[in-house]
Amino acid sequence: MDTSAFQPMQGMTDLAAPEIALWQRLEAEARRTLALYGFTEVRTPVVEQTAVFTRSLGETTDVVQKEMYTFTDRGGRSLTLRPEGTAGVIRYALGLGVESDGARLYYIGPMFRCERPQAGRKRQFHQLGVEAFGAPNPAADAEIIAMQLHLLEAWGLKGFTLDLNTRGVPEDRPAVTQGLADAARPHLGALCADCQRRFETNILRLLDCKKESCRQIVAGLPPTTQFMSAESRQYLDEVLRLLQKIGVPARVNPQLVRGLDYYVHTVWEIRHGALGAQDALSGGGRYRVTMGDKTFDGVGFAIGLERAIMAVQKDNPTLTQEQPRLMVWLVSMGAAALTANLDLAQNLRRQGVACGLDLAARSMKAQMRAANKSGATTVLIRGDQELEQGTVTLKNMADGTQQAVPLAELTARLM
RNA sequence: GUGGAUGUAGCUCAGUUUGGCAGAGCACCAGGUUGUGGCCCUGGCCGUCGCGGGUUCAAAUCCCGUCAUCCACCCCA
Repeated sequence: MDTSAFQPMQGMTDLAAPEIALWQRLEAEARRTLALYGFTEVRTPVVEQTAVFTRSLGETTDVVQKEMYTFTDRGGRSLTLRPEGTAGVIRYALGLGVESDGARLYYIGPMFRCERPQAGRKRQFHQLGVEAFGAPNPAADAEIIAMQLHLLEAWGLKGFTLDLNTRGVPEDRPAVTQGLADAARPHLGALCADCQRRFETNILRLLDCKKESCRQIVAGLPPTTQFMSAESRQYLDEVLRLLQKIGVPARVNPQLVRGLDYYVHTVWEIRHGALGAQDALSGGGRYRVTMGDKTFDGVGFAIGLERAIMAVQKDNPTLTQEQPRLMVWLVSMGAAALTANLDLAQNLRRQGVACGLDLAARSMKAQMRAANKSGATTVLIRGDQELEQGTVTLKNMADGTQQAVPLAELTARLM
């Protein structure tokens, strides 16, 4: 077999049975939970004009600079496979006009980032995301965070932690950058090579360096909130107060940084211990994006579904178990019986009885083996004898007992 | 984009050190039962040893390249 000729592109995989059942269960549970909060689904295109992403995420972000699948179509337009979901939803909301204010939308679907794959990271991966549009209001942030925890708990997840921080308002950024630079400059020589680069290019990134030597230095730096306006600090305090009121255990992590430019005020991240080095199960925040002539304020989060699956497999084994299928297997001895069983199977299926049968006219032993493998609880046997008498032989696979049943009584016996 | 590990039957993997007939378990198929599954017994099928090139009398094994997977960095979900 030549496995190299036709296989998915690097970092992309086929999702099928048996794992697909877990995906479907997570999605169904998510739709149920999000509906409780008034969210409705939106399915936006997977491909957008490149500008939809470069404008909203920020030209200098890593996602835009080195991770996007961008190509030129036959009309000479620059298009991009979506690396995240928020930009497309905002592009959709732009068309809603004033109706977009207060809109609550969610999406589930594939995203694309051309990165080196590793544990919990694919080039085509899937996100469930929600967006709640409306003017900044700490109560909205708190409600969305509470909903997110509600959803994770509905999935049976336990081993996660919520870290919260604030980006402040855009006007705070020069002061934050300046303040952080002043505080870090005396330690510049002691930082790792990456951090020395970050000091120039994106100083916030010093805060979440993984190296122990850098973390010790970072721990001694003042929190970024110290350089923010009173308005920004009050917003964070109010979010924290509300979360406490509704029983959400949030802690501020001054080292939490989120990369995209559009974030304002509250940002948060949920980590899970089952995920390996890429331990962010979900990231969220409040954002402000200008598209066309409209500025959108919103708050939302995205959950990496591949990572959610990994976490559920660890935390919630019962959801992971294959659900038993109740099924009847039809065994046919001879061509006439096969024809009759094909017809009977269709009738049973129309009545909601899942059934299967061997179409290859194999030996009875082979058919019984197939029946056993299918997990059918009942086997229905027909040969010349049964056809003549207008009966079927029902065999109980659990205890091996069997008896003849008139065709007319079959449905009642199976239900 | 950088670094490490790996790629042999449908699946999980031995075999690679030291070049010498392509292997095991599971799965699958058939028989052991004229019309009866699981357990057991017997037999059978299954390979471009990821792909391409090189060295050699001889390559799964050594060398070069390439593709893919896993893990980590970077970054993110």
